[in-house]
Amino acid sequence: MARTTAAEALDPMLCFAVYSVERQFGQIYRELLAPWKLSYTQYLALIALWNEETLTVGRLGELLGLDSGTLSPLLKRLESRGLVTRSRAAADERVVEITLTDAGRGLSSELDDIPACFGERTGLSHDEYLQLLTLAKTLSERMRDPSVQPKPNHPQGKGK
Amino acid sequence: MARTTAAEALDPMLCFAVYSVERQFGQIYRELLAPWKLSYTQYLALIALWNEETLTVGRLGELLGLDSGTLSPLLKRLESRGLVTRSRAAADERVVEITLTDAGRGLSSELDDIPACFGERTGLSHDEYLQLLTLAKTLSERMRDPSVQPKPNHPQGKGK
DNA sequence: GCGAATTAGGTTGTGCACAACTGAATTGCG
DNA sequence: CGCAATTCAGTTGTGCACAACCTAATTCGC
Repeated sequence: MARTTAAEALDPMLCFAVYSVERQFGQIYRELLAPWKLSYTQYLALIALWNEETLTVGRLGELLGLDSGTLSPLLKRLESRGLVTRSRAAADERVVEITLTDAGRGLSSELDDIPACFGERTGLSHDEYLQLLTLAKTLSERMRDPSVQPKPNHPQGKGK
Repeated sequence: MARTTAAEALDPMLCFAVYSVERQFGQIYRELLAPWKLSYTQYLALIALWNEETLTVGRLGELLGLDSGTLSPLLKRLESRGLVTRSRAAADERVVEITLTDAGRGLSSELDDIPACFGERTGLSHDEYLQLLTLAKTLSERMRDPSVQPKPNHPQGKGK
């Protein structure tokens, strides 16, 4: 292989490109959401709740693809700020139901032009937007599908 | 706006799609790199070093888009595992030079089919790969460009 | 009904990402 | 030269992501 620079080595890597874009998206959301002191993940949880009003921790985890280790502390923070309430379901005490408070519901209208601000910041054309969204969703679903097998991934120490 | 479910609300969001894909990419790398106990970010740092041999902390941060708050502890962990050395530059004592050890260099050949394994796991066609890479890079560069202005982003509390 | 297996959520520990700050070294301006 | 501004890396503190583990509640087989 011809000698390359570090920049050239990273350049063709799809995962690095996606990783970089994701962090930049995160940065934009951080700035847009700063006035409300919300993280991007907290914002996602609120979006889910604005559309369902009440969700269990498990259901929210399914929607966002996050586990209880991430959601439990996040939801406690939202609760401590009075945006949601958490309570064990009467029918099944293992289940915790997350419900919006009036304050949490109220944020919906305050934040409803965040997506437009975000779109402006990315400068994507409608075509680019659709293309990227389609690819990302296709990929996301394909990877979630267990038909592509994990494969044994132990070290092989093969030479070049 | 018509009533939607939480799933419908999240579905059209580009940022959520990208965020989900990035986390799934991370998951794949976590599994692929587990035998070597390397994180994805550590792997990226090593890729950069395999192509440059020696880099300063600042230069590495530029390449990966990371700051010293992320890199300092990461590089210390790599150092403690004997994969790199860190030393103040004689010419400018503020600068820390990161250099591969033989062990760090040796990982290059061991890990050189990680990209192929990754490609297999994503199941992307060559066209999809190129399309996504192109879009991600375009977007990444466009967002890095300060010509798209930050805009004042204080709360506006506008109604729906 | 009772005990094993399962399920839901929480806890702990590690590492990344980033803001804000610190301190030392260097540069530049007078 | 001498000191202010800048630069580089490191530190601290917060929050997310995830693995591994824990406990309580429920379900299922018998």
